[in-house]
Amino acid sequence: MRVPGVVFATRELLPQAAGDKALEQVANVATLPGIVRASYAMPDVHWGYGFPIGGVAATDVDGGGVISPGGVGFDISCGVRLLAAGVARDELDPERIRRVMDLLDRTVPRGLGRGGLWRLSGPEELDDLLIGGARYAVEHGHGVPRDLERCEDRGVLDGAAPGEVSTRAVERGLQQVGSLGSANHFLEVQAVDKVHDPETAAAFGLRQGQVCVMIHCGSRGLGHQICTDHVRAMDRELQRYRIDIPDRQLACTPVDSPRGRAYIGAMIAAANYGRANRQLLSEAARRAFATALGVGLELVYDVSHNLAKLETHEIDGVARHLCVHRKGATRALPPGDPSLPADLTEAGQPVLVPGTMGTASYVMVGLPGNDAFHSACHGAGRVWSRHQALRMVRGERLHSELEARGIAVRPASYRALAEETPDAYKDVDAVAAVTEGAGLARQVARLVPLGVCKG
DNA sequence: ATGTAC
Repeated sequence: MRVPGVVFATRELLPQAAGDKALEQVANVATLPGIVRASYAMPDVHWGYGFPIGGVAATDVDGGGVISPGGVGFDISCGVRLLAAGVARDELDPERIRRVMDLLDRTVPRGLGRGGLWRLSGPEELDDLLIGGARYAVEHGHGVPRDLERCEDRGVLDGAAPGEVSTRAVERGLQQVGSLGSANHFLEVQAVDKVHDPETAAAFGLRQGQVCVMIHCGSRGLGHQICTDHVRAMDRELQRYRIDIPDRQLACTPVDSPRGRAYIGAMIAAANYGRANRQLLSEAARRAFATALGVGLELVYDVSHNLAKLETHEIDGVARHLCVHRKGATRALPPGDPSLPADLTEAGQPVLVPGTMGTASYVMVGLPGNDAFHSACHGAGRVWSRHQALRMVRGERLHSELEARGIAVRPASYRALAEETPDAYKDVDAVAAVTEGAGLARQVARLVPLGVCKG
């Protein structure tokens, strides 16, 4: 290990299933060339591909630091978007919630494969979207300019290289703009159940009882294919760069190399695709809310939790150019950060933490003094594998249990629903509390689900 | 996460 491994957790939140490799992965990441400060794990850490999910690692770009696709994840730019509805929970009876959920059920594309909301004209237009991200979507009528003000990076990262995206990735991506996908992805109707910090909540446009929409999805088959392509290419070139790693899933290459630049260009293209995807899904939610309830949805924030970003941080008193990998970890900018939108500068960055369909989700806010390169948790974190969840739970039964608790569930499939049983996850309330206790971010509001449109 | 395998 070149640096320590630092895990923010209580004993209860530590991965402890027999054979779980998450902590070993924290140590493996600490061996990467150019890593600085520490290999970090957030309280929701669990076993992933190469890097743990919930892992944060920064490498020194000018000191031979590497970039690793496994430190970003297969679902490049997977992230969360929160919208605030112009209606309160006590204004909606169960019948009106059913009505909007039925409409979402019919209009939100989801599940493995399947088409998306936006049929692009062809590869040329996809290239434009990979370069323009959510901004491209808004320019083509999918949303309003204010949406972009509330997106990380204003909805688009510079530096996309569509030429580094394989034709196979393009083929997969063409049909899926505006689709949730499956597994833990969802579109939920939620209500603010508790406000921990009224002043910050107000700055975010949230108040007690407020109905919200939370969208969790990523870059679908396009991001997955880019990850697959570039892991393979880096794996073949490890010896050329004399990189010695304890796990081939950590395949990596210097950031400042042709292969590193190629991956970053493709990764940014996928990031922009993921942002456009969430923008399209927001518009579907807006149509459903307008039709069923006659109310609008204002964007609170949109943030990725699977991404590597080139950022400047001070290391031992010197400003360094770093490649910060956040895999299942949310950037959490503190108040005053210049890259925040003007109306959030005083409050800090909203940190969106989706829980499970039967429990809570959190809105947190970034804090000063976060040594993990301004990063925080991204969710509850799995404790059961999907396979184990399927052995323990039947989707039909879970569906009726959630409905009996007043949560309207619209699943893509019962199998996928069972895999996502709340029992398969850590206690999100504990994850949020420990994230705050560790000084990574502060709790602002707790949200509970009213309806779940499940991928 | 994922047309759940080149």
